[in-house]
Amino acid sequence: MVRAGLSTERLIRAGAELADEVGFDQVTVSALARRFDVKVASLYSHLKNSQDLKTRIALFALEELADRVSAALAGRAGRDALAAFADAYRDYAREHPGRYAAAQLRLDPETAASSAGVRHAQMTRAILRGYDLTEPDQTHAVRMLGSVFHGYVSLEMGGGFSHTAVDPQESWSWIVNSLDALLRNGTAS
Amino acid sequence: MVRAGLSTERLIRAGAELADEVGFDQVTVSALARRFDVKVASLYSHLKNSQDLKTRIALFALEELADRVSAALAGRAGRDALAAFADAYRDYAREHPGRYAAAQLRLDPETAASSAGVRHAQMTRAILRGYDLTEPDQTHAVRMLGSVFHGYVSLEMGGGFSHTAVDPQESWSWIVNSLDALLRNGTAS
DNA sequence: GGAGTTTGCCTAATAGTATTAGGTACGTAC
DNA sequence: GTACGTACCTAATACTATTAGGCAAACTCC
Repeated sequence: MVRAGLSTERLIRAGAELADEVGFDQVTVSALARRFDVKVASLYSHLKNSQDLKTRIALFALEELADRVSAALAGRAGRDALAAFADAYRDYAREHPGRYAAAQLRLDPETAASSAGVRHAQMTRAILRGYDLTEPDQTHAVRMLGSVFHGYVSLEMGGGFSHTAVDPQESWSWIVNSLDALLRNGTAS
Repeated sequence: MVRAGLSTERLIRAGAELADEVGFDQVTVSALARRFDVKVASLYSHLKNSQDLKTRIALFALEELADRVSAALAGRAGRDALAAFADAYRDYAREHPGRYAAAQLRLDPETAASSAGVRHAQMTRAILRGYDLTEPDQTHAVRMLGSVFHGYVSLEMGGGFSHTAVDPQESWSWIVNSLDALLRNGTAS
């Protein structure tokens, strides 16, 4: 009997691919075992349990997304950086819907604190350095940007924009431009 | 044997309550049967299947939320209407996290078209009548507002704002004010 | 290159959830 | 008071999650 060559690493990668194909909530230990043509119990040497699998896929997706955003931001500032951040974020979700959904998984505080989620927050703050904001406005702005980007991508992926004929790409650009204008023109509080 | 008095109506209401208590994804036919102290199979006279249960809870939540928002909007316009809409939305999610999660369930197009989701879109457009926007900017703005509100609530509920000491309520007000200013000052495209 | 050890994957067993088919008895209506 | 409809049940099947324990392939060390 030839061994399948399982490893936590390979399982997580395959789990991420599976998520993109069938949706993150359809990622199950059983489905993963089928994909490697091994018995379900065999995965438990590499994974603690189903929750562990999902958490690891989430952490993987967070890292991958942070890497992409980081690369997109390199050498940019101001409106350019904002647009690059936004596009990197949205493009990732469109290319990898399952991984994006995984990245939204609620993590327990310690796990979250040591995850790439921290890098996301740092990069958002880095972008805002191109605008003239002091605390607490900067935190408000971080939250607003996160909300818009996540909300838009989430609604778009959920089919929420398919009832209107307006091109989602145009709305996206309009929104990014609006946010840039808003941040440049000073705050509202 | 005393009958439990099940009905689709009661099951959906109980399902919504259950969702708020344990999370929407923990709402299962089994858990609901336990709650009524009947056998699982008994629910299948009132529900097609598990998917049907979830869809009906989602539709219920959409209606309830639309009713709340509608009541909050009555007699208001401009910034007032925007803030009322935003608060009604966020308050509902905080009071009823499970129902709010249910309301995000992806519905198939026909179901969505006959759901209260349509009222949500109409109410958002109604608010924007207080600002001076023409198409396609109005659609862009509808999408932006939906994104910010949904994104913020979703991130806040997911614990995404608990790493910073800034009060989420302050950020929320700041964001609503910013959006009002943005919409009033004309568009960016 | 063989002996001993590690460990990767297996079988088997238990428990929870979803779903369908068919039965029983309660409530109601005449 | 009998007869009907239906509300809820038992029973059976299937899939997922998880743990315990076994066998043999692969590594290691001389």
